[in-house]
Amino acid sequence: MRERPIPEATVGRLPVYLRALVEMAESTTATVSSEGLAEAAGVNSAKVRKDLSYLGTYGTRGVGYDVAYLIHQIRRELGLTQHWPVLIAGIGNLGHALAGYRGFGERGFRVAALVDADPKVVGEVVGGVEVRPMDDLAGLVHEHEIAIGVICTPATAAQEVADRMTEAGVRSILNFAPAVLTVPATVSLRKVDLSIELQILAFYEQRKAALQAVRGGQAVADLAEAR
Amino acid sequence: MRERPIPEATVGRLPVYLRALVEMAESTTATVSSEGLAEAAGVNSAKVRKDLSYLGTYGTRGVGYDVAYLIHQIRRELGLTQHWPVLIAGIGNLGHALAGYRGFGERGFRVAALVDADPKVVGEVVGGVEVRPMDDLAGLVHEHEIAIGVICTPATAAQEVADRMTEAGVRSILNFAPAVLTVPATVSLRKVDLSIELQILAFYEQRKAALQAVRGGQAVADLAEAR
DNA sequence: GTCCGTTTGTGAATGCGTTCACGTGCGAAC
DNA sequence: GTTCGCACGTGAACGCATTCACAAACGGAC
Repeated sequence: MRERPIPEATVGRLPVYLRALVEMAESTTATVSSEGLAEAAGVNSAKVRKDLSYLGTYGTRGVGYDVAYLIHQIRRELGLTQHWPVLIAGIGNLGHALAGYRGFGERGFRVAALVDADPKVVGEVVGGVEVRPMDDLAGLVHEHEIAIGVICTPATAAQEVADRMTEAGVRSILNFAPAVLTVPATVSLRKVDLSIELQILAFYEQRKAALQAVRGGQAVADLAEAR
Repeated sequence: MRERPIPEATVGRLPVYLRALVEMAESTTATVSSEGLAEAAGVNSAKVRKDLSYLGTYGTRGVGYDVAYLIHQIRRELGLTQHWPVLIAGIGNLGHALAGYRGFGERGFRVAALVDADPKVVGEVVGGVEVRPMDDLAGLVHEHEIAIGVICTPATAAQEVADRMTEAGVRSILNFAPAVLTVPATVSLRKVDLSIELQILAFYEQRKAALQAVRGGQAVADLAEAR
């Protein structure tokens, strides 16, 4: 059962489990059942058990999982036992926010370098790190042995920044710019688009409104059903 | 074929198509094939065709899709023909960034109200909107007829803010706080966790490193295969 | 009006992820 | 040492999403 590849969907939930487990460890919870973890993570217990079974056989039947041990195993699997230096490109509103985000440091990530194309921003110190010009990108990547880059530039600049990053040896990119990026197959790319999330909400919101309208029109029929 | 429910996965891609189409419309592209749109959106053409087929039969065989008309149809389906007032709770680093994010306005969302629990932040004006105390939340929701709320508070405050929002009548919530929220079934909830994305990248990054190590160890075997 | 190249729309096949349901094994109690 | 109840681990069933592959249909050329 070891050495199965871990499904993408599971990888996406491991950080959620980890967060819940760390909270449990901070209170005085030594052991947790799949049911308990499921509730804390907002999923169902079968999913928890199947997800964790990909990591190995870490539970004890009749008891549950040892919280501290499971934290360790998930950290190890996610590669959070080492510290990852991160470079952020584009220090606008969002870049500022990310550079100062405490959640990164708590989870093994360190904002090691900041770059921006705008001379007015260069030189500013954010979260204890000085913003450097875009041309320093490759040098910074080598100097700090950076494997992960974050793009917070405007959409128009995003592809060029991604190219610079991959050329400099960055192997994983997190893209916040609203643009489709092309990178070599060896580079991992994930994207977060803030406005897309809102648009998805708007879709379901509108649908709910439409449903209400239909229901309103059918009020008489509904009443006839006496419910 | 009309009135099929639109799959969730498709809803998630419609904003991407929309963005690509708007860019095309700004240049002088009147018509686009599924192949062309697929490239611009970073997916394959079969997916584009199937996705668009859920909206209706808007393409022309042998020609493709009319860009302007398709933009209109996707906007209509996503509910972007109307303007959505949005409330943001928690005006820290990230809240600031979102309040000033231009991408929202461009896509039919208007930051109508800001609230924060910290008296030091209350009164500040961000993006032309004054930050109000948390107790004004319900009043602001009614005043501006707000259906969509965004949570950027620390994790500890997130559930209480979500409760206030739902009580006030907010029907969709976008949660940036690293916490699992519970809301009534009638309320839509989506979440974005910035550090989770990085953790997923770290997982694949570590796996790549491990693979490299294995490959290195198997160098002789690989050479024997003469590839 | 007919033919031809192109591109859509969509059933069918495939693959992935979730859920179910139950055998298995462990700890605790006595 | 034996019994009992609990919770894990997992094969099987199910459902959703993606991909394939092709018939249908449109525009343009002549």
